[in-house]
Formats: sequence, structure tokens, C-alpha cells
Amino acid sequence: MFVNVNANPANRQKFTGELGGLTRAEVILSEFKYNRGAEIFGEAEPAEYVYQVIDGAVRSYKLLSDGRRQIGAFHLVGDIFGLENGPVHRFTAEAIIDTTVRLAKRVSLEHVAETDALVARDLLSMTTSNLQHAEDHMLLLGRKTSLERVAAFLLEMDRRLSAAGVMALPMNRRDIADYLGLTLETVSRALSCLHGKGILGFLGQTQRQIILLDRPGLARLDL
Amino acid sequence: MFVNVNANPANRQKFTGELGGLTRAEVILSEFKYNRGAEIFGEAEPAEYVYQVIDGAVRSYKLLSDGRRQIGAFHLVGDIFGLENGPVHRFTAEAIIDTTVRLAKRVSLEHVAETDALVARDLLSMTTSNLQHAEDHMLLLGRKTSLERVAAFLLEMDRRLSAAGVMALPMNRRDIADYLGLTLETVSRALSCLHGKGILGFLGQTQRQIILLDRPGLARLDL
DNA sequence: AGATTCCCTTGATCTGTATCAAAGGTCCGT
DNA sequence: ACGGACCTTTGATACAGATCAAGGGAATCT
Repeated sequence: MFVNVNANPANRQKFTGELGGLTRAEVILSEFKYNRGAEIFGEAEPAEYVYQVIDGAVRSYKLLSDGRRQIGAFHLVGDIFGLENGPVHRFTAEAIIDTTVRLAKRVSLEHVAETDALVARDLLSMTTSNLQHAEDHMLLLGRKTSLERVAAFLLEMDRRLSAAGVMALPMNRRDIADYLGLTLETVSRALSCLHGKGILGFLGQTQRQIILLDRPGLARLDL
Repeated sequence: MFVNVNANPANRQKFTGELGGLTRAEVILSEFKYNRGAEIFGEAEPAEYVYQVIDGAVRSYKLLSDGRRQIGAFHLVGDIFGLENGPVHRFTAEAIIDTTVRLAKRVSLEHVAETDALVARDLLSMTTSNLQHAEDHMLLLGRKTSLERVAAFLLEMDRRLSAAGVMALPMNRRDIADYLGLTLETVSRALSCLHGKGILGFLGQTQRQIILLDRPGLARLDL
């Protein structure tokens, strides 16, 4: 289950650089590739590394014993994930599509943080933005309707990955559903509804390329 | 709306001491009392203070424009709340019952954190436990049934406030419902169901004093 | 102590979303 | 190009939990 088919040391390269805002840290970094669907780390596994998405997309999720899944976050290009304060990961992380990550040894980061107050501050501020996202998501999961959730999702993705007005979603309907606490059918129906209202359009023959035609209209749906 | 009827400077006393794990910080502290239902701070208000519950209980929540409410956390005796990294509060906090808090000026805390790595680490670890709670709560809100949510709530409260086997809940059914993403009727029905199964008992003539008669049975209901 | 307000439970009914089902469509490897 | 696995949509139906409603307690105030 935890075997990583990409775990080939030959794919690794060492170099020194930055991991997001940690510009002042001198930490050991490597690049690493994961195939679509590959597990990057598992829930409750020791948290040895911190990751940054260089290319691709990642989902972080928790499972209930009977297989129900809640995706806590999507990590897109530039995002840092897998940062833990405790000894273990609290989510499973998987590559949604073929993904390249940069990784830093967690201990080396912590070591730097102990002497460098600015790095310590960066760690806190990253944790705080994760917290803020989780807080907003609790409101969505606890109190929003399916249409409001999908609208909120589209606005979030638009903000985070829109290139030239087109949104190329890396995740499928089931991923979106498990992020929003819905079923994939309900997500599909909500998207069809928004399409019918002229709020969004699908591009080409795929349903994962979305153009937002009416952002104010969409924002009005997300209370 | 933001007027605090308890905001009487005469109620304040200054002294130096500790705020939770921040034992090494020399920060200015005061004690302050809030009546049942009083707002301690509002969402989007400047975050001037950090609070610790000395006595009583507090709810932190977000509202949608039409009044739907999501309680993100309950703060019980000993808990620290209102800790922000950014400039403003992201929740409204209200006293559930008459409550005494200790408060520390946020800037003084931050100032100490800049020079004291141990304090900085405490701030991070507090933020991390808030994050962990929010992550677990996302799973509950997104994927658990009403009975599972209520079971999880009872186990959480049992862990956090059980004195001598009796759980004296400070919050009403509506608060529980808004914490669990349910209605108060559904919470009431779930509690009746657990009562019927012999998993819990009500004490005295009030329904807020609960005894857990079968913790393993309850844990089995929370997947 | 009586009155007012709030709180909790329980029943009846409704509804938003899940579930079940089926049919194209798209992507991928051969 | 072809076959198979996956993905998405759409329709029909079911159901968990919401909503509506009412009545009995419990806490609080005067």
C-alpha cells in the first residue's frame, strides 16, 4: 500500500534552493516525480519531508474505515504541502495527474527554524493559511447547499489556476465531490445547471476545461 | 452590535503570569468577565488580544449572509482562543455561559516570540492543534452521518470536560447542531436514539447533564 | 410564586441530495 | 484504428435529515 513505484533514487537530484517563502533557509532539496494516482505519503506515516508542487496537482484526503473520503485540499503548482508540526502526516497525499515535486527534509527545516526567527515565522504563516482554508471549508461543508459549494469551488480554482481565462481542472468529478462533501452526480448536475444559466462554458470536447462567463453571477451564488 | 456590555475597565486587573503553554513569556495579562451570550470579539474585527478561558465556555462561529451559522470550535476551561497570525479575527466568539477569560495583548506576545524561539514554537504548536481539529472536523462535516457526528461530539466533550463521569454540557442543542452541521431536531433525535440504546443517560431534570454508559459502544458508532 | 422566555422532545411531512441505472463520450494502450 | 477502462451526464427513485408544528419542561425575572 505504501510502496511507491516511483521511488527510484536515480530520479533524484540534489541542489540548494528555495521552498516557497523559505528563501532564507539552507536546506537539502530534491526533485521527484509521481505518476498519476501515485501515493506521495500516507496518513499516519512519519512526516520526513515537506513538499512543493513544481508541476501537476495533488489531493490530500482522509478516509473513514468504510471508504468514505474527504479531500481536505488540492495542492497546485507552487503550493507547499505535507508540512507537519507533529511526527506524522495527517492526510494521505496522491498525485492527481503526473506530478513533479521538490522536497526538503523536515528536520533540516526545523533545525533552521530554531535559529532563524524569519523561517519560524514563515512556518507559522504557512500553517495559518492552511488553518484559514480549513476554517472556510468547514463553513462550506457544514452549511452550504450543493450549488453554493460548486460555485465556491469554481471561484477558488479560478483564483488559483486560471491561465488566460480558461480553467483546466486536473481533477475529476469524484475528486471535486469528495472535496465538497457531495456525490459526483450532484457535482455534475450543479455544473450542468451553471452551464444552462450561461455562467460557465465547456471548452473543446473535454468537460474539464471550463470558462467562467459570469463571475459576478457565480459570486452571487456563493453566499 | 459590537458594543460589549461588560466592557467596564473597573473589572480589569493587571498581573503577570502564564497563558497556557506560554510559560516563558512576560506579557501583560488581565482578567475579564462576559455574561452569557455576550460577544467577546466579532469576525473581521482587529485581533488585539489573545484569550484563555478561566471559567465558562465560548463558541467561535462564522455566519453566512442569510444567518446560517457554523460553529468552528467550542473553547472550554484552559483553552486558548482568538490567536491570529493576520490582523483580524476570522470568527465571532461569544460566551455560551457566564465566562471569565484572561487576555494578553497580541503585540506583546508577538514581540516576545521574535526573540524567544520557544515561545515561537508554542505559537506554532497551538496553531497546529487548531488546524488538526479543523481537519478532523472537515471529515465529520463532509462525510459522517448524523448519528456518527453526535457520537463524535459526545466523545470529544467527554475527553475534554468530563468530571467524575458526568458531562455537564454548557451549550444548547442549537449550538451542538451548528457545530455538527445539523439541525437541533436531528441532534435531539440522535441523543434520544443513544439514550434508547442505553449508551447514555440523562442526569437530574435537565438534559444537559449526560453520563456515558457505554463508551466502547459510542466509539463503535463514530467510524 | 407566578409569569415569561427559552429549551427540548416528538410527530408529520417535505425536500435536497444520495443512490441506482444506463448510455455516450473520452482517453489510453496495443 | 480498435478495444477497454474510465469518466461524465442524465433520468428515476429512495431516503436521511430538514422543515413545520405542537406541547411539556426548565431556567430566569419580577
